[in-house]
Amino acid sequence: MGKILVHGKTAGRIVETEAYLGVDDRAAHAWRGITNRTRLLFGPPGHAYVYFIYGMYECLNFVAEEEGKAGCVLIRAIEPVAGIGLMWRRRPAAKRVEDLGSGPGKLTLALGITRRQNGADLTRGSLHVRQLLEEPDMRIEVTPRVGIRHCADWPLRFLIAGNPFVSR
DNA sequence: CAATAGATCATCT
DNA sequence: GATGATCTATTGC
Repeated sequence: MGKILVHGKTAGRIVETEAYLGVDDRAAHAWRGITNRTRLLFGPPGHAYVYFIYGMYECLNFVAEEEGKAGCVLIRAIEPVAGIGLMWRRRPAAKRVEDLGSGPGKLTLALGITRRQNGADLTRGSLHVRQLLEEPDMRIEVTPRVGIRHCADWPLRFLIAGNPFVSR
């Protein structure tokens, strides 16, 4: 949370995330164990897991657990920081700056992230995360996750309190 | 404002 | 063959 997600000429501050656990979390893709799609989730941390959903959208996750153990973080919203003109072109439906990246499907569009980035190493390369030298103060709010059926009450959604760029 | 339908396909049963 | 970690446009109040 609060870190800068960079892809090419565009960048945004991560303001909302959700945690997906491993085989004990029925809402997680890794729940059923290793399949072609979920293999990455059981691999080393610090890599991107990008999946296609609802026949239309792609969602970006960071693999977050040590190798052999599944667990990841879904990036749910970003606050645009750089390359905002390009983001507008990639998100013609957006009416306000707040709409550019305020949802998991929106931010991948705004940042130009697709399944091509699946498996990308987030510590180097055109898709990576940066730490600000001085992080502004923020309070992190915790709520249940959005849009799932199983484990719907687990408090695993995190957002920066009061930030206008979180999803609706 | 809230509720809802439709778009559309990879993945797993 | 059904489902889904979503978004948008449209409807109705």
